[in-house]
Amino acid sequence: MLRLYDTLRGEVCELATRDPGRLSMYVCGPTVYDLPHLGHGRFTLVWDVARRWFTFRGLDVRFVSNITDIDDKIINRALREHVTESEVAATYEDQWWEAMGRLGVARPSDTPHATHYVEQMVTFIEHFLRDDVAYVISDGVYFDTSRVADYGLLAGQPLDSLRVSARIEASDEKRSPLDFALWKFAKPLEPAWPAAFGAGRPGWHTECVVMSLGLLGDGFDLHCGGLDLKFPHHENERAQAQAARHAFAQHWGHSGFLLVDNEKMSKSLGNFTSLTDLLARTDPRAYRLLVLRSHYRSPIEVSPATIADAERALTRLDTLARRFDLVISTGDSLVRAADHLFEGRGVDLAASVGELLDDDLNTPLAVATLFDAVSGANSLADQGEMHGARQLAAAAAVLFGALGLAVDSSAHAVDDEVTDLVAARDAARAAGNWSEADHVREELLARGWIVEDSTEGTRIRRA
RNA sequence: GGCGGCGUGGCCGAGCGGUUAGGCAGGGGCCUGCAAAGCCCCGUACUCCGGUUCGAAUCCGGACGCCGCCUCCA
Repeated sequence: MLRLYDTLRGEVCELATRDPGRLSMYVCGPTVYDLPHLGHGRFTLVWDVARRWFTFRGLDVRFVSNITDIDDKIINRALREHVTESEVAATYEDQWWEAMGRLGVARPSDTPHATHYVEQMVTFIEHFLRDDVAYVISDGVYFDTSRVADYGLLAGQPLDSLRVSARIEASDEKRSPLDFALWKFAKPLEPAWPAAFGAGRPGWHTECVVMSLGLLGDGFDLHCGGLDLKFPHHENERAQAQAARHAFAQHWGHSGFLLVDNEKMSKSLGNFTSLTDLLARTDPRAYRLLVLRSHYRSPIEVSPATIADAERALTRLDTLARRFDLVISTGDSLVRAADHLFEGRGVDLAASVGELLDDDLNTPLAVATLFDAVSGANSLADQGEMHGARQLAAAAAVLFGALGLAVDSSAHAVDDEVTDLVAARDAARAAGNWSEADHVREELLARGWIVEDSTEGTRIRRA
């Protein structure tokens, strides 16, 4: 049984599915107005891991994640750079997918774009106006939060305390400071869609509720995002669904924040802050491993030091892959348990790791268990028990692969010259000509290869 | 002010009443022609002060420190 923390209930509980064997999952995607940053990396990795694990366990997961391609920030950037809004959106959407690809985040099943759903949003808003759940003021159409009895449920705060603490604009025409824009009337030169209540563009909260319900239907299973979306974004989505009398997400998942080492990691200080930048200078698997080593609801420290730490840990997995000729690639391909055969010690490993991951995605303990298995496999192999060692190593690779972490011994192409040098060194060693062997080793090192001798043959790896 | 979270060995980061987390870094050893890799062993941590308990990093109370949300930020 899959269990996952539900923000609404405030506890870990069964992740029930509306349709047997099928999971419908919605993750709030990016507003494409700038390069993706490290925080985007964390939440996409977390929910990618979740999706992969659910799939591994045999669920048919429909994973919907939107692209918000119309928004104030996009408009501002377009104005500033004298280009169109759609050009800004297209540019940064490309950057988004580029980064996701490098991170190994599998493509969603559906990637709805807000601008393609405006008509449905307009209809949605018309219903609200008709039911007097929404009202029109000078700059747009607003949702009347007082019309939803349990508003504040996700936030975990009573409506009163929210109302008292919310900042109130002096000239605000809103009935309550908590009321939010469903629709913003277009100012001159701004992009606009027609609507009976006035041309304009949709508000962010309306986009996600319309697209998630539109694609996944009423009462879909799981709605996810970063913790900062809990309130007000998710609260507002929920409020609209309630007001529209649609059953909404049955389970809410929120991933924790990123600690940015206080002020250290900022653009102004020249440290990487964009995901694009990080991925350009490190092994993309390092960020995934870093994310996997902490719990998805805990805050994590992402810094050059912790990334470098993860990169070094990765070499341990790559060494295992070389030793046992393991090849588990990932990318868009999702691994299913049914497609792999676990044997002997591998069966036990898969069972314990599975139990951990089924319980609110305990990736840190699962990873610790897998690293134990790595030691175990090496240890067995050192003792000559290659059969058991292989079972363990192969299972570990499959399970890492299930989490989207590629363990691949064929990561580097070797050219003929290098192959010849390795052969020459082997010959020199066989002849006891150590100085010649060492000389060739130096030559290989100069070309970026480290030589490792073993009873199972000579191997080389990238320095 | 309201709500919530956190303080663990050199670093990252699990644990959530009693047993080795794990990784990285460091030290010692084995293996190796020498290396590399691997294996074995080691540091013996839990912000502080009380309390509950046979027993607490884990539960309760308090103090101090840090952080998040309450603003269309993942």
